[in-house]
Amino acid sequence: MPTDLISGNCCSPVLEEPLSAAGAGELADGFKVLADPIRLRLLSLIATAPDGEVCACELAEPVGRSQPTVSHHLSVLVDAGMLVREQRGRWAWFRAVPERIGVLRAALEFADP
Amino acid sequence: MPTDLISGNCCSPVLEEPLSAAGAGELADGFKVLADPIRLRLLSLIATAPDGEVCACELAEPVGRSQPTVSHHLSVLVDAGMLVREQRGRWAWFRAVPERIGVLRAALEFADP
DNA sequence: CTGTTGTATCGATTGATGTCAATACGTGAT
DNA sequence: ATCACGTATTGACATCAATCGATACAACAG
Repeated sequence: MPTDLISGNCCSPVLEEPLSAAGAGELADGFKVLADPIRLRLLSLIATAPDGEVCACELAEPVGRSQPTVSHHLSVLVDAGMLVREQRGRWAWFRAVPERIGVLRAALEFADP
Repeated sequence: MPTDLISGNCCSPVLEEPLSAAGAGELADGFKVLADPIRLRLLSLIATAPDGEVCACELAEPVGRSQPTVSHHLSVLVDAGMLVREQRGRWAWFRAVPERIGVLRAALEFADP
């Protein structure tokens, strides 16, 4: 079920007005996905890939985790809308979804950079 | 102990180059702090306050948590450098630190908004 | 000093989460 | 059909985090 957060019309920047309980919950769910070093590295590996996509078979080794663990993290990222999975034959390919991560980044607008 | 992340020279944007294990760990720690709805609401309440600061005594009621729980979350935010605490008499006042949150926002640069 | 009040800490409990070995599932090759 | 291989799922375990009641601490008032 697509949430307001995924659709992008859920939350104004955290610091424009006090967050509602619901908005805070959805934002927190989003940040929770980014709150794991392995997931951040997977996201980074995929987003920086030359072709913008990476086969799952190339991801376990660089992050130093077992295949089931990597598969689990990839599923979390896909469920959160931050990756899309495409099955090709017996290989699974993943691409990043910048718009989705952008929602979280936008929620932090008020900080300098 | 100030980390590279707090000092601001730890991590390039997540998607400029693959994250190192250390960089991913520090970034994840930062997002972990934001991955709780109560903390997001506290941050929001403080950052949107007219004077830019709020007394702890005004924070428990709006978020619907006990005083010890709110105190705990405020400590987490302070330890992460996202809030500063100032003791005035018996009251504790808090201000947001946008530069600190900006580091996390910058790590997500590559997304649209 | 004594009592009151705002805040922090302690201890315990409960629920969530990361991890891997084992196993099941799907696809392609022989 | 059979086998090999990439991936997903299951089950179990260990660790962590949020929460609250009770309590300790600190600052002011009397």
